[in-house]
Amino acid sequence: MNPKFLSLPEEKQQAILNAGYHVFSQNTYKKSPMSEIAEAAGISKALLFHYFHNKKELYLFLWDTCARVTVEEMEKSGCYEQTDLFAGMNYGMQAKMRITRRYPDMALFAVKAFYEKDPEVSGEIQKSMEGYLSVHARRKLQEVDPDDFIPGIDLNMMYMEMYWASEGYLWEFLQRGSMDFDEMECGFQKLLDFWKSVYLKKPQEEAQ
Amino acid sequence: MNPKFLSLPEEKQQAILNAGYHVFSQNTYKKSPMSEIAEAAGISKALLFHYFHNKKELYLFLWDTCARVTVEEMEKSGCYEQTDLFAGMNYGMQAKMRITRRYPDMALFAVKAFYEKDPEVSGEIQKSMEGYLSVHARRKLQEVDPDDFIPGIDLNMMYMEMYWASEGYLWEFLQRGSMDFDEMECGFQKLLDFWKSVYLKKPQEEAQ
DNA sequence: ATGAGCATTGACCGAAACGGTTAACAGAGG
DNA sequence: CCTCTGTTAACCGTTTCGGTCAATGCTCAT
Repeated sequence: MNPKFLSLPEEKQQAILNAGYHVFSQNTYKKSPMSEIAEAAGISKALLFHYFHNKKELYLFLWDTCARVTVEEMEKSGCYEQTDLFAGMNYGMQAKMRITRRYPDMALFAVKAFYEKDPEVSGEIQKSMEGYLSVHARRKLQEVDPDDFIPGIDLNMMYMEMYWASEGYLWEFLQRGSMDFDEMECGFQKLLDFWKSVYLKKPQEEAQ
Repeated sequence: MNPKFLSLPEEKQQAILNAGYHVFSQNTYKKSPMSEIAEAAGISKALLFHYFHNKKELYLFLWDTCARVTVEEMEKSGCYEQTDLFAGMNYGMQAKMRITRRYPDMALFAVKAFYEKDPEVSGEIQKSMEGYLSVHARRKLQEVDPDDFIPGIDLNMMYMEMYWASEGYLWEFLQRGSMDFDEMECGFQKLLDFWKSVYLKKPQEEAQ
C-alpha cells in the first residue's frame, strides 16, 4: 500500500474503504472489479491503483482494517469489563453499531471474506483469522450469577438464543441496505428490556 | 422456457435448478455466468441455453419456482392450522428445512433476488413479490391466549424475538455451506423447548 | 444395416469487462 | 518559466460473457 493513502484526509480514506467494502461484500473476490470500487469512491481507477498496487493488496488491506477496527472498538466499548451480562451485550452492540455507522458494509464484507474460496486470498484470510476467534463468550457466561435468573433456566441456551436473535436482528437491517441507526439502536434496546423482563428473576420473587 | 425441461427426470431438473440457485445466490444477476451454472449442473452451456432461451428467463423461472415451492410446502405443512403457537412454528420450520434439503441455496437466492437491483429483472421481481407478503404472522398472534403465557409479557416482542432468533439460527447454518439437517432440526427443537420453558406459564403457577 | 429424429456438445463469434500501465494534463509554489 | 504532485483519459493484451451453430452421438422403428 502506498503510504500516501494514509496521509489523505480522513473522509476520503473512508470513502475509498467503504467503496471497497461495498463492492467486495456484494460479489466474490474475483468478480469485484477495481473500476467499480473506484467509481463508488468517486475517484479514477488509475488513482486507486496508485494507492494500492493491485487488487489483492487492497482486499487484504480492507480485511486487516476490518479486524483492527473491530478489536479496537470492542476493547474501547468496555463491554468485556461489564459484570452485568445485559449491560455487556448492550455495550457490545453499541460498539458494533458505531462501526457500522462508519463502515456500513464492513460486517457483510467480513462474513463474505471469511467464506471466500478464491485461492489468491483465501489462505491469508484463514491464517489471519486464527488469532481472532472469540473466547470471550464462554468466559463471560461463567462469570454470571445463576441466582439472578429465573429458576431452572438453561443459561447456555439463553445465551445462544440471545446471540441468534441479535444476529437475525442485525441481519434484517444489513440486508435492506439503507440503515436508520437510531431505529436500530432503539429496537435493540427494547429487545434487551424484553430479555431482562423474562429471563431475570423478578424483585417480588426474590423477596419471597 | 422449453417444455422439454419439464419432462426431464426429476433429479436432473433439480440439479439444474440447484446450480442456478447456487450461482445466483453467490453473485449479482449480471455477474452470474450461465457457463458457471451449466458446469455446476453437470451439463454443457449449449444445453442450458436449449432449455432456457436466455439468462433472464432462467432467472425468473428460478424465482417463480422458489415462490411456488415455498407456498406449497408451507400450506402442506399445516403450520397455519395449528392453534398452538409453538407447534405452528415447529411445523413451519420443518417445512423450511424440507425445502432447504431439496434446494439448499434457495433461501439465500430468495433474499438476494428480493434486493436485486439490475433493471433487467428487478422490476418483475418486485411486481411478483407484492402478492406474497405474509400476513399470517399478525393474524396468528391474535389467536393465541395471553393467559397461557407468563404474566405481563409483551407478546409482540416475544414473537419478533423468536422470529429473529430463528433467522439468526438458520443463517448460521446457511453461511457455512455444508449443512447437517439432523443437527439443525435437533437444535431448533431445543430452541423451541427453551422458549416454552421461559415464555409459557408454569403448571404450578397456574395451579396457584 | 439404415436413416430419421432427438439429446448433447465443442468450437466459435462479436462485444464487453477485466487488471494493470502510461503518457499527459492541471494546478500550486517558487 | 519550470518543477513537483495529484489526477486522469486513453490504452493494452487477455479473459469472460451471452448466445449461436454445425456436428456428434444415441435411440429406435423400419
